[in-house]
Amino acid sequence: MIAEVIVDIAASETDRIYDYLCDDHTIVGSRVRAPFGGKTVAGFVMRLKDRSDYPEEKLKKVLPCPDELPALNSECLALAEKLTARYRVPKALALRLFLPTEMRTGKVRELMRNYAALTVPIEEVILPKTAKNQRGAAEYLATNGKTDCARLNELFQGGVSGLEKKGYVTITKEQILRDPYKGLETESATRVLTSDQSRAVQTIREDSRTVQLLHGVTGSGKTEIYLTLIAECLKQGKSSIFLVPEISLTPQMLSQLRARFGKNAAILHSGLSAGERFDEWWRLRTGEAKIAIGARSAVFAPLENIGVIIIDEEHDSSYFSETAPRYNTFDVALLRAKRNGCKLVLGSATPSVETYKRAKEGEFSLIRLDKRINQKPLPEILIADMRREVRRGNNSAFSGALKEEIEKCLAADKQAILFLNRRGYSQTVVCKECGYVAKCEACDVSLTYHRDEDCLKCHYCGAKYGMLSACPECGGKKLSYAGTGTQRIVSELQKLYPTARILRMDNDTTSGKEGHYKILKAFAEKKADILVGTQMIAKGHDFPSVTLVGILDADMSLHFSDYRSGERTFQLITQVAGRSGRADEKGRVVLQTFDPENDVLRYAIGYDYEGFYENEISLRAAMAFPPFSKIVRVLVTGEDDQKTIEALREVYFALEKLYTDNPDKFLFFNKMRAPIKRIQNKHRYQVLMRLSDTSVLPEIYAACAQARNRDALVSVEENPTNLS
DNA sequence: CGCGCGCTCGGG
DNA sequence: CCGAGCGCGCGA
Repeated sequence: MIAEVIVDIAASETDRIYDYLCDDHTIVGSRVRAPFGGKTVAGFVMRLKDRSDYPEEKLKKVLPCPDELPALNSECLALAEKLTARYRVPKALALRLFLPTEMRTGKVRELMRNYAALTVPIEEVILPKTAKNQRGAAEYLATNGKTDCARLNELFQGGVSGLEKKGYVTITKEQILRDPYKGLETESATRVLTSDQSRAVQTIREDSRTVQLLHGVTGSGKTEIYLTLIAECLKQGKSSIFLVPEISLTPQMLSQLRARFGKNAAILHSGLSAGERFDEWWRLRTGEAKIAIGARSAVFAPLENIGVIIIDEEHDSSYFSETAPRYNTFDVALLRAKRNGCKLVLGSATPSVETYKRAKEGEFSLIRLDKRINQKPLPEILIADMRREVRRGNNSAFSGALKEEIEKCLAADKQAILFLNRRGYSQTVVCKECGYVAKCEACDVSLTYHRDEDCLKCHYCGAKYGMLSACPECGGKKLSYAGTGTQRIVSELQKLYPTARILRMDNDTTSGKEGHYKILKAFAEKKADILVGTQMIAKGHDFPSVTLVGILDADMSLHFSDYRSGERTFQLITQVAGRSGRADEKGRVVLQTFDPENDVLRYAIGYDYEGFYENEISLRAAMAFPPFSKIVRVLVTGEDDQKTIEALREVYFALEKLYTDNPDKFLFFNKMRAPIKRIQNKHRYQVLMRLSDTSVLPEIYAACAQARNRDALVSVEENPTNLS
């Protein structure tokens, strides 16, 4: 038998079929070890055949991997095929998406765990009185028998190793089948849904369209709808995929899901160890678990017979992959949904403009949930006009209204969250007196200040403007182009309220996710009165005693030089506001801005998504921004400037031909240096395009794949989030 | 004359 | 991607 093999090397040079001799019982989709070049590499069997075009005597033989099941099923292979065609990445790279990294590196197979057992009867264990942990561990072993060392160490720190040294216990390595859900009963009781919820479930069941958008206000009970759909699939023996932004896989959510679905659910999140991750994947592959829950990458879960795919918080930017292949989770999910003939359910309180447009136009089904489950009103949002504060001589970061609310909040022994909207490094110019923001004349997006050249640039067309010395609107000289850091906020706050306990959370203070959880946990346990932070406090945790949310610079993200800044600001405000008044107390939100008349802010304070959308979509249409066009950036980076420019020339030459051949499909086309010229010693150049017709996309990808070489990386970004 | 590094090529 | 093979540049 001959196997067509893709070797697991992520390079375009090796991205082709190699024929190998193989056993007769080799299965398509399975992994093999293939002699390649001087050594043995991993490979995937793509197809089987009887004879090869390659000279028979030169064929080598593949060795099977000890996998009990082929790693990839036929759907995975087909999907990988589509991804390679769409994004022009080596097949190996696409295939890797379907496997846990632990499986590829081959280090983790079955987990070996250390077990301790007593070697002598408990009466013969003689220990000094002080060795409490050793005594405890020994007694535990006497009553419970052989026990996992990790568990013993948890209970009696260091006890086991002490006993081992004295020879009272032996430690054996044993392979175990992990069962993290032991003792958890699946809740079989069906929940009572509100009429709105059951109506939504009904529609999702019956509507013929594949994509179903659930547009529900915060607290309208979307999660219960998801869980009902999943439970229903489970009953029919079908599997499900439930995707959430990484950040919302909080410990509370995990335990809720485990309580509901027990071992039927495999939860893939970043907190898992390599072994656990592999096990969860394996449980899905074998069909032991039928529900895959996780962030973006869980869309590649090795499931068959999928009954529903759910993408919660559909608008979240984490659904776009940042590394090649830069897939969009929605696109992959849609492919899988169509192949499995199942529904793809999107949920959000603030859907992305693009998704909502497609829903309104009838391409997707649109299901509205306007009522909150607990009938509670959404928190009231007050606007604090910071221009007035500045004119009054208040140069602090806090408006009078916010200070008042903080005092009330502290007096009532409640908690407050202060949210700082600072994002990225690039900064724009704002007049502190009238709220004027420097914008590009051609693109209507904010300009970005470039310190190195002391000028303002538009990231969408490359236009360059001289730095302003005074506000062109009011002549004011108080121009600011640096957001206030959390650090300064905290010290100002501490001065105002010396007795208040303040926690700070941002990328500078917290290392890793663990750090975040620790801070959030401390805050949830009321170990602080005020939490100050950036983006990351917007999502996740529930803080029942928070009654005040302050958004210190609501318009900072509004003025971020991005066509999506309005959309993001609306989403952010809605989300942050939702942090206030989760329990019985009514919540309040103070929104500070230099631009109180701004449309986005006005719609946000009224929780008027529909109004926001209508306004936004007409702006997008007028400026021909997505979804009325597609922005494509081809980024060329490399350490050697000369070689990078060579690659840029090559790709530019091909793209320019495409442009001159199809002028009607391009709204904009230009090459320029990337706004940030060098990152980590790599020179950066770009070709920026705006397409009115995406039919040229495959050719753009092809040109880039062609120009990429050892010295320069050429990547394509579609509607990139940041153009730095 | 010899080897060292840098580039090119091939891998089944 | 990675190693093999080969060409040209400098040192004893």
